[in-house]
Amino acid sequence: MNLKQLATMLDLSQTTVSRALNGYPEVSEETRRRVMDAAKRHGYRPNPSARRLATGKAGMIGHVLPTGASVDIDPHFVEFLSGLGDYARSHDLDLVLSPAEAGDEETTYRRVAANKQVDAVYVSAPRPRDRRIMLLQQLGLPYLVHGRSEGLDFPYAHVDIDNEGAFHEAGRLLVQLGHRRIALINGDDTQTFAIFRERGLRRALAAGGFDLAPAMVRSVQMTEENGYRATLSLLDQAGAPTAIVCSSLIMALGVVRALRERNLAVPQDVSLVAHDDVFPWLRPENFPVPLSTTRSSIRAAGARLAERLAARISGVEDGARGEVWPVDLVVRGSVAGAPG
Amino acid sequence: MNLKQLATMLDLSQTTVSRALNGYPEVSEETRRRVMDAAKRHGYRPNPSARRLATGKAGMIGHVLPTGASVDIDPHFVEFLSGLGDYARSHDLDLVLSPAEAGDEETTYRRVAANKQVDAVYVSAPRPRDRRIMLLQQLGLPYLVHGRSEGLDFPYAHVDIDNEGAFHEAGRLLVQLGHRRIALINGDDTQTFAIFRERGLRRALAAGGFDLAPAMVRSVQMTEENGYRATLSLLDQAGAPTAIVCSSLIMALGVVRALRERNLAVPQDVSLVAHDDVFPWLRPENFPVPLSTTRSSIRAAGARLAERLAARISGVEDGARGEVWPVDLVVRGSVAGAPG
DNA sequence: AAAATCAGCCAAAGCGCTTTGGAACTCGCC
DNA sequence: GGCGAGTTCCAAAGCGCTTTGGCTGATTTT
Repeated sequence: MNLKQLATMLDLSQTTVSRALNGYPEVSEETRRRVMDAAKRHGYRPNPSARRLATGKAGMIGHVLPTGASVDIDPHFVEFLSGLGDYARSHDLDLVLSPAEAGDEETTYRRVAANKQVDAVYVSAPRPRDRRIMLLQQLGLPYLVHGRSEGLDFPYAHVDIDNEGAFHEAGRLLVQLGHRRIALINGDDTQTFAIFRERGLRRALAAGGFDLAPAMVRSVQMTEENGYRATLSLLDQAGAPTAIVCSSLIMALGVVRALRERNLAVPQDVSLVAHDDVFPWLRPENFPVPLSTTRSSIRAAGARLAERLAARISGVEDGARGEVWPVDLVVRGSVAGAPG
Repeated sequence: MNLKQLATMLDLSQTTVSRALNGYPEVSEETRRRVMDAAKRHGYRPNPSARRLATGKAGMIGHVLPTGASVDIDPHFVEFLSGLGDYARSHDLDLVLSPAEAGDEETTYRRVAANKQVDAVYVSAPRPRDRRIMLLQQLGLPYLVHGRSEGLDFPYAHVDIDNEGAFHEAGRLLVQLGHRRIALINGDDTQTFAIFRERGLRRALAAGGFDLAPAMVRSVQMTEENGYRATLSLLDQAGAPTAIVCSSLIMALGVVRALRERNLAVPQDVSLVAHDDVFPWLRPENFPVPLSTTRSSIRAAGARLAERLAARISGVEDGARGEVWPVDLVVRGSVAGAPG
């Protein structure tokens, strides 16, 4: 069933039917009702390809996905996607994942933009002066950033959590508890989220008159194994930490394993705080010692991005508004006063 | 730059240019070369919307994603996607994720099919007599199943691993080691993968003259917490298991936690085998006691699905060929002879 | 009563591609 | 020299929608 058939069946022109369906004013209410009715009754669905060709609008949001034999997609992606998908569903938006060679996302962004495959894209895991953002700005393809960049000379729309504030809070708590040798096991520090977290922790230490020495910082890909290794290497140096702040629950698994192996008790010997993105399948309260966390649902962020993307597409939102969410510090059994 | 412009610039008709570009025979080699050349030089890219409208082909593969506030996307999805994306990239295929309300995927499949949004879809996590497969068969939309269904009265294309064989092997090993009270902590047993695994384990026990009692089986969503709980409930009953087979590494985390809490040593008190889908961020050799596993890379499966989907789209593959991959049993420190 | 306005509808021109149904021209052959 | 078979190309008709630029008849204005 296409427009033409519907039109002849109603004894109207395609124009009128199209306008009635799309809410244009130059059609009488009665006609509109008649058209709407018939459309519903016959299950008419405009052909998206045709509509896209005519309007240039795709009704889809895009994401360029870095891939490669040795590239791992972040497990956080799934949770983010749960939120995004949940919102997108209720608004009939599809998500197009365009795989790109890691390191050369540019080509793919250009293709996506040139083909008008999608109405907007979102960018994740941004870095300072992120080239993708600069490119999108230049291409004029609407976008929304999950996270923040830095050092850009134009404003850009984004949704982020207050990573710096979160780790500042975590640090402050530990300092208050008398810790001075606090270590940070961070994610990839070419990404802004990791930079912000380090900044927050450093600021908290500085406020107490202490220093976050480079020897106390590790920046690694967020796997269990890397959490384990980083912890061992921290413990094996002079002035081992009495507290560890860790950027992910997955790494925290490795941290706990390492501490255990060294017969160090949490929190008596070492306090531990981790960032929790809220996975359904791994919860901080279920760690051997319930884990204190800075918590922010990445799923909620996904939903919010979808919401704002939908708003941008329909023209309700424009401009470059940024929003930064506060992060809860949830204190559980894994922190205590500094030993000794 | 569109076809028309390219054509006038070459002083040829759109027809000829189109044919030259698409490899039709009725154009001279010289002309073809000339056209190809100019196209490349001017970076001509056919507009996909137009092409789709004309041909009905989309150049994309689809996936209907069940979503909802209380629906969690399986973390395995990320790994699967890594493989799929990696292959898709090299063949310029995009992936369209169409979110659907969990429980009513049908509407979405129908929409996707009617709109010809994608050339083929893949179906994951199938159940016996899976309605999605029946629907796709009926709609005539090309599809490929990751996993297997059962009780369908038509053949269907699929890629699966030998879940039954894997768990049979695991069970056989444990039986050989003298275990008789073997428990299974399985995933959602409405899905065929879980059914097959249970079947395999049961067969192994039966071969030794034993039985897999219902009290020894748990079927839960695969989270750390559920692994923990299932283990406790298994231990708390008369005739506690001396060996546990577990359907995922994530659940195995919980199993290990529960055993530890009860002061049961692996493998002295309880042997443990888990299925490993090969995550980069959680590896069985890094468990406190290295974990024996049935191993199969879900990422490789993703790549293979993409490959076959591409083949179907381009018409190289048709029919309903199924393929089932063998699964390695990797023995590590977590298994030993039955105690006592 | 004539002119201006306006609501309500329509025909037709795109959007950029593929594909059908020839047309023109060259060859080889009887 | 004329005819059939190839070869190489083209004009034009879709694909299904949106949108521009009217047209018509009724209502209001002067």
